[in-house]
Amino acid sequence: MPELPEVETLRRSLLPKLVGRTITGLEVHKRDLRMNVPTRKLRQGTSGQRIVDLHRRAKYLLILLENERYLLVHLGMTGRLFFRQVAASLEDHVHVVFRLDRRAELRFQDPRRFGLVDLVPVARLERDRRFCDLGPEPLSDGCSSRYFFERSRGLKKPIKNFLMDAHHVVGVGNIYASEALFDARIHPQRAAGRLGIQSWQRLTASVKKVLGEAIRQGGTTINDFQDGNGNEGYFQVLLQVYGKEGEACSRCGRTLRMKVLAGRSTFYCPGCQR
DNA sequence: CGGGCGGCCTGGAGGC
DNA sequence: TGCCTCCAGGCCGCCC
Repeated sequence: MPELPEVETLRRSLLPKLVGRTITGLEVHKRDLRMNVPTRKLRQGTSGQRIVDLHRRAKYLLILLENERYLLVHLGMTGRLFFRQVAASLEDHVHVVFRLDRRAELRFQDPRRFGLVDLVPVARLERDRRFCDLGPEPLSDGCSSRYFFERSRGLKKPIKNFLMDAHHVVGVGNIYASEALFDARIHPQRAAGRLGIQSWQRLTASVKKVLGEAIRQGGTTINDFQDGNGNEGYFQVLLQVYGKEGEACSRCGRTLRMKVLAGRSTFYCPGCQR
């Protein structure tokens, strides 16, 4: 469900609640998520551990424990991670519960079970197969128009698919790919390898702008997304093309279109995206 | 190898 | 109201 802005919003919302707390226990109610929950490893590696910090890499939330391990959480499509001050009754589809000190809990809920929970030593993260081939963070300096330009030479795949490929750049999913391409006035089906440096300068700026603004708005809530306190985002109000097939383009007035690319709904303006 | 597609799951929406 | 089909923001593995 969530792309980079949603995971970053989650991280920021949980940071003040979790840092300094100690994990006192673990409940696993259903273990067959995208990857089986490694109950034993989790229990041994987290019990009695204080939470030191919360990081994010791509769409993974990384909860740093004092034993130099990361508690890894991926929300898949419908995952939620939320803080409960008092042990209230269990919601549907809560598969993993971390009990915390001072009668609090961290609950992982995921109806579709595309998410995952795992534990990885910090020193081994860069070698983990889920992380070793990842591209740069889109909001980092390493993610530049020059990098994209060089990286994309010779590639025929549509630029939208390129943006959504984590080998090239992480965190950009279906919603923000469409939005960034609209902002940069680039047609989603243009071959990535045929974008000139000027187009890449616009697109790079648009990716950073759209993701940055989405983070400021607390993410996009279409159906599911909530932060760690149960609050919804506001960026859905600012969407320009996503889910707006048949509506008028805010820039040129033409009717927005939808097309399936690589199996994913893609929204664009046939008037101002070339 | 690059690129496309199906499959993993469940719930909600829309059509009849 | 109920039943059916389709669709969904991610990711991986398989296929050509």
